Amino acid sequence: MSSNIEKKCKDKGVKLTDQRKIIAKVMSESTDHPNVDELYNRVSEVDKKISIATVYRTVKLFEESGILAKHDFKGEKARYEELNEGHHDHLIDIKSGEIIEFVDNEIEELQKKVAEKYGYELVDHKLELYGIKKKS
Amino acid sequence: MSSNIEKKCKDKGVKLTDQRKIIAKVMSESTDHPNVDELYNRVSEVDKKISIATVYRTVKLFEESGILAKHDFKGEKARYEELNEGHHDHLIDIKSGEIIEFVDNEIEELQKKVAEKYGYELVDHKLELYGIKKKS
DNA sequence: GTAGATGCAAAGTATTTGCGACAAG
DNA sequence: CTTGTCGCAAATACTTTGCATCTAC
Repeated sequence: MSSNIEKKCKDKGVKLTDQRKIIAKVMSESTDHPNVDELYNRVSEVDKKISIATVYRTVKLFEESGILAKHDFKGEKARYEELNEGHHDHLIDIKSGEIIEFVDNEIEELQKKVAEKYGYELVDHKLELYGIKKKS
Repeated sequence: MSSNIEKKCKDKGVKLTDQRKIIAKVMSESTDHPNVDELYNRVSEVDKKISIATVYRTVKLFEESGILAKHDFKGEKARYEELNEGHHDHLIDIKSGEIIEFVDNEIEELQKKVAEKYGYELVDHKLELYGIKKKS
C-alpha cells in the first residue's frame, strides 16, 4: 500500500526513492510527533541501511514541499508531523510530554486581526499552549 | 548607574559579578531581541575579556531566574529579551526580520479556555505571528 | 543516459562542561 | 574563608555537506 505522503510526493513532483517511501510510510503511520532520532529508529527497523543523513535530508525536503510540518517545542529537539488540510495548534502537557492537537477558529481570526492592525498580512503563525492536567 | 536587570538580580539573590553586571546592562539597554552572538559582541565592546561561555551561562541563569525570556523563532538562533511585568507576544516581519511586540487580552483569554476545555491549567504559551507588510 | 539521491565520514553550528585560577559575600 | 564564577579549550548534540557510487525516471 502506498502511503498518504507517497501520494503527496507524486502530486508535488518529488522523486520517490525506496528510502523516501519508507520514511513517508513511517511518518504517515505515526500518530505522534517524532523527532529525527525517533523517526530514524523506526525507519531503521524497516531498512537498517538507511542513514540518518538521508532522514535529515528527507524531512527537510518534505518540509519544504509542504508535506511535513516541523515544530520546535520548548527545549526539545525538532519534531515532525504530517501536514494535512485542517490546520491545528498544540497543547503540550509539561509533565508527561503528551501533545494534544486543537483548532480554535476564534483565535485564528483574532490573529489575523492583530496582524492587520499593525499593517501586516498574516502568512503563518505558531501557537503552543503549555499546561498541567487538572485533577478532576 | 545600575541597570534594571541588576536590580532584579539583587531581588532574586543572584550573585552579581562584573561580567553579569555588564551583560545585565547590555540587555537592559537593548531594545531589540539579540541572540547570543550579538549579545557577546556588544558585551565584548565593554570588556573584551568576557568569554562566550560566560555569556551562555549567564543568559541561561537569567532565564531560569525569570529575568530574561528566550525565544526560538522559526529557523533562527535563540533570541533573548528582558522579561518585564507586562507579558506580550511577537509579530515577526518575515522579510525584514523586524519584531513587533503586541498584547491581545482576548487571545490570552481564549487560550485559557482552550486549555480548560481539555482539562488543563495553562501555565505558559507561545504565540508568534509571521507576516508580510502590506503596501498601504 | 542523466540529474538527482544515497551512504559514509568529516565538517559545521550552537551550546555545554571539566578544570584550575579567581572573586563575591 | 568558602562557595560559586570565570576563561579556556575540549566535548557534546544536532545537523549539514563533499564525494564517489548508485538509481529513478
